[in-house]
Amino acid sequence: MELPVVQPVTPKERADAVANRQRILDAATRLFAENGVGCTSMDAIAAAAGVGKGTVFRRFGDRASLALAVLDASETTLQEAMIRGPAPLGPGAPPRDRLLAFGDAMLDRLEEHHEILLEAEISHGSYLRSEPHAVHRTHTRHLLAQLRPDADNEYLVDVLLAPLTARVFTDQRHHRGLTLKQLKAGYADTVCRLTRDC
Amino acid sequence: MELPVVQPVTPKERADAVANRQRILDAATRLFAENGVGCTSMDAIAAAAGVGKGTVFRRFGDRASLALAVLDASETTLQEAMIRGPAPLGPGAPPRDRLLAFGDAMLDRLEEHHEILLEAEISHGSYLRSEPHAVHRTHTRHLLAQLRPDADNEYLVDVLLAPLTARVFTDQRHHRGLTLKQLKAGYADTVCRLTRDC
DNA sequence: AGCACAAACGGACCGCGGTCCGTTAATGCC
DNA sequence: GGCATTAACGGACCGCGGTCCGTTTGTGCT
Repeated sequence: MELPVVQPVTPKERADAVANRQRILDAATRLFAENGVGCTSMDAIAAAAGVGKGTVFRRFGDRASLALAVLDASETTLQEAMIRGPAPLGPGAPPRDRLLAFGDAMLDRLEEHHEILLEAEISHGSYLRSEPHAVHRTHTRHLLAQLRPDADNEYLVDVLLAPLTARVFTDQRHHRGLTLKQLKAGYADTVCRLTRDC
Repeated sequence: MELPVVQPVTPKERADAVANRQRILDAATRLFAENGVGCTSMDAIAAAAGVGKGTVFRRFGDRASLALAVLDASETTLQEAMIRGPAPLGPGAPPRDRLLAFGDAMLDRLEEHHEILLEAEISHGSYLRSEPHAVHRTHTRHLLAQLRPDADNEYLVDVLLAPLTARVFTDQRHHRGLTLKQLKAGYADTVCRLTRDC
């Protein structure tokens, strides 16, 4: 009688593959910062990382995913703070305060990484279905559910997340010259208006 | 002494240029409908129109602008209705009703032309600075100014326009399966919540 | 160590959006 | 109609994102 076969959950990535992923990420981070995201081609990243172009695409799929991967550490930090960090961003504060803190954190993140985040949104397929965005969506829906437990908050989530996209942010902040402070105040006002009856 | 030179305001477009523009628009409209926007290359449009590729780009600049040009008649109709048409979309109705009617009209338009509108948003540079979007922005700001004459409504305009973009619409309607009715109800609810104190 | 296998590699290749520039032909003037 | 001017044309060309496939190399087994 055979023992049940335990599926190797992680087929274990080869050592050179791991090393190459890191070299690509480092190269991308550096070139994005040095020359601007828009002026950095995938070939340039591959060359700077010392790998073939095929390797870049095998590791990251496409340009948008590479951009997201570059920001992965930052994204993880944010999610960690949202889920387990100190109030008001983390648990413990009233839901509305947490929504406001979330908006603040997102806008700070956009202020710092708008170029790369915009690239991730623009480059390919709907950014709205990326894993990070899904987490933000779940988080926002969760907080709204506490404020309005009996309502259908699905559309409201969209309304609250749309102004936190890089597209909208870049237009407001860099084409129309609004300040970060104004955006935070505007977002806070919006949250309060939309949840006034709770 | 010389007479002041009067600049010929419209350098008058050559007849063949006018004809080619129309043939390109017709070809694009047909191919978009027949094969889908995403499967229609600029070369294909040029070939179908019987002109060189250079002509397509000289007339329309880039792919996004061509997409907008294809919808120009529809956009003009909408703007006409907003500015001079019957209430509640046109003048005469209370501002909130006009906002709701505007959302309805925009969502109907998205329902009909989402593919082409998405192309226009995605293809190049910020759609948020296109001429049609600027008109929608002015219109919304104008209506909000009637509801809240003493407030700074700039951010509110962004919040109200973001859910009416093709990006958001496509995600809601086609990836997440919401109905047009739900979107209209959600938008109406949002407008009412955001302008409740007026 | 030697081997067999699959994972990973890398660069030639493709199609597309967009540009450039030598050629063509519509227009306005005589 | 003939001519000069110049807008308009069109397709070769470019760079980029993304794919494909023949080759290399790390890995686990013996």
